[in-house]
Amino acid sequence: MTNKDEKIKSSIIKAAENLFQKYGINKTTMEDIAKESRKAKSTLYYYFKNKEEIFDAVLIKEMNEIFQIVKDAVSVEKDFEGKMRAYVITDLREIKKRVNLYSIVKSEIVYDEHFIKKFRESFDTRDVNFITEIIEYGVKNQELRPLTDDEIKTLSHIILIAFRSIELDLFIEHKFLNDDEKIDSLLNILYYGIKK
Amino acid sequence: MTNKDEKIKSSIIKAAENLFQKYGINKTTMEDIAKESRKAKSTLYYYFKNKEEIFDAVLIKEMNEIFQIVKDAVSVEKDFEGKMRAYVITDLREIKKRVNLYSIVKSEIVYDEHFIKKFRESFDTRDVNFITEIIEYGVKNQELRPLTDDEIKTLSHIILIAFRSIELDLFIEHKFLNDDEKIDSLLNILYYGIKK
DNA sequence: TATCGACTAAAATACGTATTTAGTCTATTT
DNA sequence: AAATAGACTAAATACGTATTTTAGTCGATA
Repeated sequence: MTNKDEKIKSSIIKAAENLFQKYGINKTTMEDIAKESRKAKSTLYYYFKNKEEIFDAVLIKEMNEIFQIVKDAVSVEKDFEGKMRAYVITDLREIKKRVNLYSIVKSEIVYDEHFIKKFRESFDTRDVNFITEIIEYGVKNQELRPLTDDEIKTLSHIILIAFRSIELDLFIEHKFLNDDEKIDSLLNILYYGIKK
Repeated sequence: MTNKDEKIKSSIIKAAENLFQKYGINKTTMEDIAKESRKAKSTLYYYFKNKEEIFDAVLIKEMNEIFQIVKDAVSVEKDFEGKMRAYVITDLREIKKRVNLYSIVKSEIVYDEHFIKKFRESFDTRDVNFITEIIEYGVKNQELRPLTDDEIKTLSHIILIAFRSIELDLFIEHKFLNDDEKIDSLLNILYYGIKK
């Protein structure tokens, strides 16, 4: 039964989540995950191809949770400015939370080429599309001056890049742009730049 | 004589520069640098504290050269828009050149925490200040709407972050925003956002 | 089909040794 | 004294091998 399958899968993910938060990826063995989820180690391979796939599942789960929370916060707002502010503030807040929860994992992956590339590839497209939607909403709503599809595409990329790098700063060290005042300033510049 | 000192120092730097470009940091030994600059290995330590200081000197030299070229290109332009465009395009072009020259060094350091941190710290302040100058010029010149010191500071940070991340994309893989059209688009958004 | 225990192969770790290389110290030259 | 070099030391790297750990497989079984 696929439903039961999914339940066990997510119980394994939950177990791994706990262990990764406590001990990081490297010090968490498949044996550990097996014990925590009360299965034999070999059983884990019935549900997941390998350890990396389990980690990916944990990461995807967290990212999906963030995305859902951000989406909800954005949908509540009724204008472009509100939506954009909700997007940025909610996303940063949720990322911050996870960075604290996964501090060991963070130190294992921030400077790991493989993970960084995978991380970027998996989520960039989805996030760019989401930002595109917000901008298109603003244009349709006559809040923003008319923009060509190409302009919107470029703009979405730029906004994503800008926020990704703010997140990176947040990852590497708590440098600047972590307070709401500065986010407001950033949004202000953006808004009056593309306003009708 | 300090003048002669500087000459020998820069001849050592020049030698190291060549070797780093050919073989990278790790495969270039102090012995190699000594031979190339026709000194005994121990003599190098009369001029530099250690190998890292030699590498730093090479990096600083390259960065200063870029900064000078960018500064010159910017000073030629007579308005904010031109200065800003000159800044971005020249900086990216010069960085690209160096990335090709130092491709081995690049692969040794892109994912090295220590170097990345040092790199950021050394040059961020200077570059932020330079961007600040350009913005202040635009305000004084009545091209930009009046901005508070705090707004200018934040704005400079944001612009630097945005361009640093574009450079990073350029480092990691040639993704997007490497053609002039997109840079124009970015500058356009920025400009009409802070225009008077 | 879902689970497990036993198994294997591969990877990580440990360790002793040899070699290379960074960095120091002292003597000597200019 | 300022600058250089050669001899020296200590630290890092490389290497071979033995040992252990851990990821991942397989066949049995309920």
